[in-house]
Amino acid sequence: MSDDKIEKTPLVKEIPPKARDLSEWYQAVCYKAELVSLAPVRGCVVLRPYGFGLWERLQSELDRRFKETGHENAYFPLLIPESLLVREAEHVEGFAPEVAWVTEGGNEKLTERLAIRPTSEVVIGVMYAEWLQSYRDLPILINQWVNVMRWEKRTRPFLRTLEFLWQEGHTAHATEREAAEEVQRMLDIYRSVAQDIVGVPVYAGEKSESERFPGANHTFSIEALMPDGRALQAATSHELGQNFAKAYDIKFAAEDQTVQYAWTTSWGMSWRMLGALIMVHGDDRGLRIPPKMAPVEAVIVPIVRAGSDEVVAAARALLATLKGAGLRVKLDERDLRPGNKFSDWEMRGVPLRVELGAKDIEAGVATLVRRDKEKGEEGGKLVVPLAEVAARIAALLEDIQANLYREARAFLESHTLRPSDRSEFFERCRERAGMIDIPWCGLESCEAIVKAETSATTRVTRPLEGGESTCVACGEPAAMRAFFAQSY
RNA sequence: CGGGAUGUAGCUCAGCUUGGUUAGAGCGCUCGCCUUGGGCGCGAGAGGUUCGCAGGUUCGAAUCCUGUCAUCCCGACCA
Repeated sequence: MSDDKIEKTPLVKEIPPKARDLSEWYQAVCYKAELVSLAPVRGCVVLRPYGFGLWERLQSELDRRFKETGHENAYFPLLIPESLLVREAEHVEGFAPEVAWVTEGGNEKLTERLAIRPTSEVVIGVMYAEWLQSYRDLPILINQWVNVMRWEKRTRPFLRTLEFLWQEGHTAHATEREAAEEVQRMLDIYRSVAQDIVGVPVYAGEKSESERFPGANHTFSIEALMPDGRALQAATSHELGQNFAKAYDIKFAAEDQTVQYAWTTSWGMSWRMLGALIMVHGDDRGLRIPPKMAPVEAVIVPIVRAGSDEVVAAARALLATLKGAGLRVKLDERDLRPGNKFSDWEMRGVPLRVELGAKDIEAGVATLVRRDKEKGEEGGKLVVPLAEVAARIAALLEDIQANLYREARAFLESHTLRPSDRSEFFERCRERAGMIDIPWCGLESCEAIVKAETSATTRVTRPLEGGESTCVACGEPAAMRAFFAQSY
């Protein structure tokens, strides 16, 4: 059959072209690849096994790094008494519109409302106050893997749902400097997991005042760029100063015999990161999962002929070999035609397909097909001696990981623009051209004007590079560089 | 929360304007045959407690009216 015919066949009929409507494509992929299902509750999703597999990959990569940097996991309650929540004024005010409340228990009205945690600074802070006595108790380095709830107006799978999964780290330190270092350390971990594991290139930096976490002195984040030119905040890390310490009485006896308030931090990454993975890497055939994130790194599809068990036997033997080599492999023995299986696993984004048929066995080979390459693309399909399959797969997975990142990086870079005059800047912001990088004054009023006229806001800021003198948006003296973009 | 749209089989949808016998199609699913190197090989079959839910109009409602819930798009909001 000709390549021409293959081109014209709809590859995955359930999924519309990505470029036509990203939102429609995104939802189709989320549902058809069985990552999530809509739940019978408004704005909530069920994370299905395959989606949970992605989450587990992310979890294990992050968790390992948290442990390596001295953090321990713990668990704090879901409910927060209102009287505790209101103690940090800025914090409550910031979260008020998104908090869900429990007002009844059993058949009785509660005397005090209980907030379902939108984040846990409060409960954790209260406990830290109880546990912390001496500078010898510091630092406190705790993380928890939990669900949180925020009553959002508009929801989308992974990107924004009422209930979502995340991890939140909460630490307390003796000095501002240590707390600041912690915040940067965790931001670095987020950046490296996003880029090296999830394959999503990001810009890291500090949030502007208006984008800051309620109750924080400094908020840092990593920001990724989606194919439609909107930015996605993928993780945050906050310096909370002594704000929460003062509100919740987190203090200790210092070495110099004075009583001091601790310096606290918090940092989090949610399953939203998976939304970025889906949008950044996916194509018209569905998901493309970077190998390090893939619940299944390679799938073996046996090409079975009638009355021949030897192909099945060989496939099973290969499965055992590959598993033995430490690979996450699956053998697809479903009673479907091979083409069907091909498209199915492609839609699910499995990085490598191993085809094994009678001809291969006779020749002592297996056929490997990469998900990151187009059909017919150079290097997309390889015939490899059976004895070398495990080694070749390992190498190919690395190459696929690098290739997906390279593609995403090229997109980010080609969509990072540096307009030099005001009208061009506004135009680029309006048309969602990408990350619009300018010298910026840092003034809230300037940001508000840009937002009102273009819906773009600052994503992250960083120090000036030298040489810039004025803000491209308003002409005031430049104080920093900032990426502007419309965001999710 | 404002503006717009949509809810009929597991999925995608037709039927609704001009109410009226047993509510349809394709895909999927099940069973058999075929035997599988890129998706629609052949045949048979099941599946809607009756059209999101609740009221109303009517002799009669998937179809008209009201309300409600949910989803999608645009906007506002969004640690």
